[in-house]
Amino acid sequence: MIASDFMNFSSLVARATIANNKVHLDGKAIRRLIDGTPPAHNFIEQNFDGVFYTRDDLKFLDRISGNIRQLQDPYEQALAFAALFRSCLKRQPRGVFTISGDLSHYDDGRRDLRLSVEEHFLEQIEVYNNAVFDNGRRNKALRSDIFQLSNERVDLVYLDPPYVPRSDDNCYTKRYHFLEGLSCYWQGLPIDKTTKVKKIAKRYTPFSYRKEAVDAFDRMFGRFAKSKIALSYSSNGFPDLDQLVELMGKHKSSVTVFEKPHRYHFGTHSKVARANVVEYLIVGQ
DNA sequence: GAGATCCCATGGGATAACTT
DNA sequence: AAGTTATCCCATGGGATCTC
Repeated sequence: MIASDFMNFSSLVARATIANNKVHLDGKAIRRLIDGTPPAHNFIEQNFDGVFYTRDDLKFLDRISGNIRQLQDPYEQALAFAALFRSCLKRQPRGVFTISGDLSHYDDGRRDLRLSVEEHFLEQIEVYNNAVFDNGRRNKALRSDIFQLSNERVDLVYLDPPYVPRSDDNCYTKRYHFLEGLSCYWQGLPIDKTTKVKKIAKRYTPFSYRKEAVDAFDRMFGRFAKSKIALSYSSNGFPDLDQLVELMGKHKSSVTVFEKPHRYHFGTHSKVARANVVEYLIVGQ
C-alpha cells in the first residue's frame, strides 16, 4: 500500500500509521521526548506568542521540536509528530489555524481546551501507539505532488484532491499552516509576518484554480488510467459532478457515482447557506 | 436514556488583484 | 470601468458517539 500527500505534516501521519507496521513509542522514548532541558531554539515562542496557545505551550513546542529530532528511528519520529499534530489541533478551537489572539469566546468548556498541549501529547501518543498494526505488507508513505509520483502500477487508487470553492481559497495551508511549519520547524517556510495568524505561503497546485482544475483532473485520471479509481468529492466543489463524470469517462469504460447527503457543523452560523452538501464517491474502472 | 463530549476538506463579507 | 477571481479575517453549532 502506498500513501502520498501534498503536505509534509500529513505524510508524516501516514508514515506513522500506514508505513509503520510495528514500531511503538515506549517509555524510554517518551521520557526522551518530554525531557525538560531548555530548548536550543525558541522560534515558536518568538513568532506565535499572542497568536496561538499559551506561552508555556509554545515553550513546550520548541522543546519537543528539538527532542523529536533526537529520536533515531524514523517511525518513532513520525509517531511523535503525529501525536504532536493532533495535540495542537485539539488544543486549538475548532481545530483550525485561521483564528488567533484572544479565543476565550470559543471556550465552551470542553476538556480539549483545558488540557495543555503537553498533556494532550501524552494522551495522543497512546492513541497513535494503539493505531499501529501490521497488515502483512510493505507499505510506503510519500510526500509528493500527484504528478511527480513514480509510475508504479496500483490496483486501486483513492483520490482526495482539493477542490475550488465558489468563493474562497480552499488550500489547506490556510487552515493547517501551523502544522506544516511545525513538521519541519519552518525550515525553508518563511512566515508572512503581515498576516495575523503568521501563515506560510501556500504551495502551488493547479487544483486550486478555476482555470486549471479541469485540466488537472483530466491529467490525474489519465495518470491512473490502468487502475481502478475512487474519487472523493463534494457537491460544493468545482468542477461539478457532471463535469467530473465526463472527464473520468474519457479514461474509464465505466463510471459509477455513490452519493451521501451531509451537513457540515463547522461554519454553521445562520448565514451559512451551503452547509448542506452531497458527498460523492466517483468510481471508474 | 440522558447528559457530556467531540468532531468537523466551512462560509461569508470585504477588499485586493486580475481580466477583458 | 465593470466584471470576475483570489485572498484575508473571523464567526459559527448540531448530531454522532461516548460515558455513566
